[in-house]
Amino acid sequence: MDRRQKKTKKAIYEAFTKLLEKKSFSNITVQEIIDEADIGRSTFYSHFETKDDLLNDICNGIFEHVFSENLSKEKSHDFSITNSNLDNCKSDNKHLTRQTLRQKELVNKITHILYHLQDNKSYIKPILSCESGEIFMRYFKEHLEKLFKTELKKKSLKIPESYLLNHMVCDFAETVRWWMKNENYTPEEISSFFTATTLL
Amino acid sequence: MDRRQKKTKKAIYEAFTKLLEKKSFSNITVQEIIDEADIGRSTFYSHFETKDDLLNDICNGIFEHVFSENLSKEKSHDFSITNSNLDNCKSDNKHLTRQTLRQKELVNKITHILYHLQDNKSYIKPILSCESGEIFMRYFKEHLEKLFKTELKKKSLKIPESYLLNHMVCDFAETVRWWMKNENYTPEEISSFFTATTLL
DNA sequence: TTAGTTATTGAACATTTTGTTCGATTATGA
DNA sequence: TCATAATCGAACAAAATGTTCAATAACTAA
Repeated sequence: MDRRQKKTKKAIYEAFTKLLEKKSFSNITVQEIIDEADIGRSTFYSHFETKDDLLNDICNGIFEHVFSENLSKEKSHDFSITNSNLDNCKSDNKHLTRQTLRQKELVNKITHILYHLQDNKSYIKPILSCESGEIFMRYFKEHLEKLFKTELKKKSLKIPESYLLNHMVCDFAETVRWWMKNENYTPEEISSFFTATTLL
Repeated sequence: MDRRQKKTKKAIYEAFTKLLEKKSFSNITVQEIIDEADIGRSTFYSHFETKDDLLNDICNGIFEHVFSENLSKEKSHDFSITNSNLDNCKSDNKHLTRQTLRQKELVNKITHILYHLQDNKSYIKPILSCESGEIFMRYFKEHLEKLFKTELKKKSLKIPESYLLNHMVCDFAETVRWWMKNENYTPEEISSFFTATTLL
């Protein structure tokens, strides 16, 4: 990608999130983004059709990163440690062991996602603070549905599967939203809050 | 209130929710609402300052109704039946009994709220379908916080109270959102889904 | 370095939306 | 019936949107 394009996009992203810290999404005008980013009017429109388009682009970018599959090679956390804990599991019941393994795997995935979200906090926090949060959450939940729907088999039959899936997805999404507002917790802590109230 | 004012407000509300069924909140213009409601331009602006103001007014109206305290005298449901079930509780432990009573009371409150939400479904459903849902959910959660924060004392100390409150509030709010999308369930059923996954 | 390609710029423009004003008209309710 | 209050709608200024285009600047590959 052309260096100029990258510069421009970055300027727009940063102008946009900076404005989101001051005012809500619907009250921000394209002109304000242009002024804050210090770019030409037609330049903005050559990159994005509308303000909504810009928001969608940012969300896509974030989730492409957050849900990326190359887990291990990350600077921010090392899963080899967490994974090695798996070896310490003792259980006489093969079935239970398999469940525990699956659980652990899921918790690992969740923690991994939390690390990635932490990396993007400066973008995510302002987006979540107003109506734009709705769009962000929609994207987020779409990804989470894929993640959780496999985990759903063993649950109670008295409750519709669709309800349970929505329950897990929204719980995790809202956990993250809470986290972004309330600082001071590590991904592992957040992960433990979530599993304690929802998963097990 | 003047009959003309009531008529105008109703026309605006209905025009607005009708438009919300076709397009998202941010894409609806004041002019469209005016045209759909078939009123004069200045009439709209004599009632509401902005489109956002209108949405807030609708939300306020809904929640004033939904969280109203005169529980029993409702046509749509009768709590005397549900309450009488309370008498059948048998328990040797006084403490447990008190907890169960409180639980039952809360479940009753929740079911009551669900009935009221059902009454307003025609307004709520379109609002929840797009960005305007964010504003609706914000109002909803504010009310729910008051309701749930008293219920929080007995919970685990390893998890922040703020997290647990947010957890309960969001769970219920998202349960309602799911309900509005997925039809065909009674308030009692929804209430049981919620208590099964979150409350107990 | 050069030559060809591509991105940025900003002014100019048409269009749409917003929000206000005000005098004329109509409905209300006491 | 009559004073009061709400509605109407045209006309207006201001702001935002989205497009066009020719000049300029930055990039890439040879």
